[in-house]
Amino acid sequence: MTATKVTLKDVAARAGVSYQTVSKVLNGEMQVAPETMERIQAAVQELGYRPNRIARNMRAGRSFMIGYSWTQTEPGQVNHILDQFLSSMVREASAVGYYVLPFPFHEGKAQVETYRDLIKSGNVDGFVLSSVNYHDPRIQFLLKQQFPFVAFGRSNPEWDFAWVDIDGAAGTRQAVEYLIGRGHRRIAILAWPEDSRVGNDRLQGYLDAMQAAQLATESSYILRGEGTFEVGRAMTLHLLDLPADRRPTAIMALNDTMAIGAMAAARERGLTIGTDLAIIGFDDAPMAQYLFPPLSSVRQPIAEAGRKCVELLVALVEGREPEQRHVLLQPSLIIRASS
Amino acid sequence: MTATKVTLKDVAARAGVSYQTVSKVLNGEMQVAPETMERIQAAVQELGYRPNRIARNMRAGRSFMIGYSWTQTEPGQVNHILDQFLSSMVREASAVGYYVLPFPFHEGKAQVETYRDLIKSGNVDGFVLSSVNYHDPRIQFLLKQQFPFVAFGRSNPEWDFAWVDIDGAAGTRQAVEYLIGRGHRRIAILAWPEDSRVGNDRLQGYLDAMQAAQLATESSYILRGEGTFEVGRAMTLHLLDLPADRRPTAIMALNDTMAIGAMAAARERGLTIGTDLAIIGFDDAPMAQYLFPPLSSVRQPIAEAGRKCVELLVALVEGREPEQRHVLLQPSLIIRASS
DNA sequence: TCTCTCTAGGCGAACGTTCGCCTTTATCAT
DNA sequence: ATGATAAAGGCGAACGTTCGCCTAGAGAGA
Repeated sequence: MTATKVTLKDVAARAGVSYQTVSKVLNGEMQVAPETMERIQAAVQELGYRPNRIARNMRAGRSFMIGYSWTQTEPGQVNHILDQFLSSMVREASAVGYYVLPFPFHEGKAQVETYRDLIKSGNVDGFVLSSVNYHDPRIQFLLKQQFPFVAFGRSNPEWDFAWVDIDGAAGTRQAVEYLIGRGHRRIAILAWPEDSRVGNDRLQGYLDAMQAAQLATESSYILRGEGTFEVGRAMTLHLLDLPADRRPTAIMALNDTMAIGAMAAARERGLTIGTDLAIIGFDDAPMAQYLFPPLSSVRQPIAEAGRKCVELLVALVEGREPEQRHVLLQPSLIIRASS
Repeated sequence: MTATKVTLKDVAARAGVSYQTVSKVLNGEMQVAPETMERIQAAVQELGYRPNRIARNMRAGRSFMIGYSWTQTEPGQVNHILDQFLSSMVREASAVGYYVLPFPFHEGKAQVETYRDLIKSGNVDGFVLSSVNYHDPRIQFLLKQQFPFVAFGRSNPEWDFAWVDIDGAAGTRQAVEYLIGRGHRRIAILAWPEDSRVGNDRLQGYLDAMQAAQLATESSYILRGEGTFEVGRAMTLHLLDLPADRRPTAIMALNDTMAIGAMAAARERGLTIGTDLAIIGFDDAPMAQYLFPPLSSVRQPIAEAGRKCVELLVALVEGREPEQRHVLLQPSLIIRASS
């Protein structure tokens, strides 16, 4: 109830013991007489004592903080991931006595410097990395520093580090298998540039599904480009301009934004989406269900990924051997009217 | 370069001075001989010294942390705000030597307890509040505790506290004025329940614009309900079932999700959106531009709001009198094909 | 009765800073 | 020559914990 800071000494004075004793009792590291226990607990209650976290961290020599940074999306793009991912990390961290520390994202060389500063200043005990790609300089740096981290996403296969990822290949495979099951044979895919690890992963699922069904994977059905609305639209227009017997009847897009571009293109060509042309996206953005027609999409277990990242990282930080250093989560296909 | 922690003492030993001197020199609180200065700087460089933030905070008696918590949206809803708001807070905070500490959101009584714990444990120096409404218990609590905070959003007018808000009334007014300018006379509004401070604010802009144009504000044109797709759709179906001479020609929705519901309803009734029925949303969700047709909407300066919140809060925390305790930011109308 | 053990709790130290005050030496005006 | 002043830097203390070790007294076994 008091406005000023309540410390162990205040509690001790009121309970008539030394402050170190209060500390030990509260941390369950000491046996005391029942009446002493009661006096201490009463004092804690009456004064509203809470241990000072800074002093505790100071003594412990670490911060109980998990550093996290994310690339802010350009205006017009969505980051529907952040809410779920961050919320679940914060909850999980809090449950095991940690906090998540968001720090500003810097491009280029400054990025690794930011990580170095956070380490050297003792600001964080570990990192969770997002937007991981091949040759990620942060991973190289943290591996060299032997500083605990967990990546949300895989990188170079030859690097050994803990990661959590979503099985993008399985997601696409599932979607393409569904299309094949619906009778589609000419299935195109709107993919990403070759330097995208996530894009290649998702693309692989397409290739696998096509091959398993003994369908040729024509290169003219595999289009690569940036994952934007405009690119998705342009690619689809291109596909729809193919001769009628070669025009795809279904399009798989590696994200919803491209899928929406594809929908726009189909509409421009007067096609009925879902009937004349099936479209499936990836990410299951919240808006997907409200589009016209509602967009089929692959949904990722983002919250689960956040939880796992923290679980793994805390194990690493505390020197425990985690049961598994690699967690691959399965996405699920959400079928709506667009396919 | 060393893996172990580098402290002031290490730097001091290498530079041949006392560690307190190093501290003062680095903080610019002391004049030393140029050569001493050089030795110190060289030692700092070579050892890669960074001041330990925990120890510094310990000494300062505060955490240089800003507490922030947000209500996680239900699955299917979007929080396109979070990315921008949090990013801009983190950047601004970092620029003035603070960090943002996200903590788990709890409903009910536990919510205020969470805030109390964070204060008593010295975890934060101040709070930024989101999702503020009338009678917000957090505001009551923090006012009573006299603990620094800034609310993103207004609450009861009789309470005196620092806030940053977006002028929702101005946003709606602008949109409705636009509709009136386009010749619309029968303009309906999809509003929120009366206990929503934000909803009432935005609604007021509609009433103002209608009144200024000497248009009657029929109660049958003012519909209130939860801001979901389904509610927006149902309300619009209801409006479209009015007799032809009373059917609205334009609909203003207090958020984009309802506006999208309205678009769905219009489509169901075979109306061409933008021509037969004008629709304007609020929030300018990232997807709005990709809808068919692209949705007109009111865009809020979220990043600016985040910056201002931190700026104000830091002033309060450091006992400076901020220039203005209330910041009202102007949204802007984005016209697209739906209106 | 003596020693041994157990219980209940005290005490000093340390984590890495910053802050206030003190000391030493050189400089300068008188 | 002398006292005052400024420059350069040292030193002890404190922030609030936790940790390891110590001690006083009580009870028990020989």
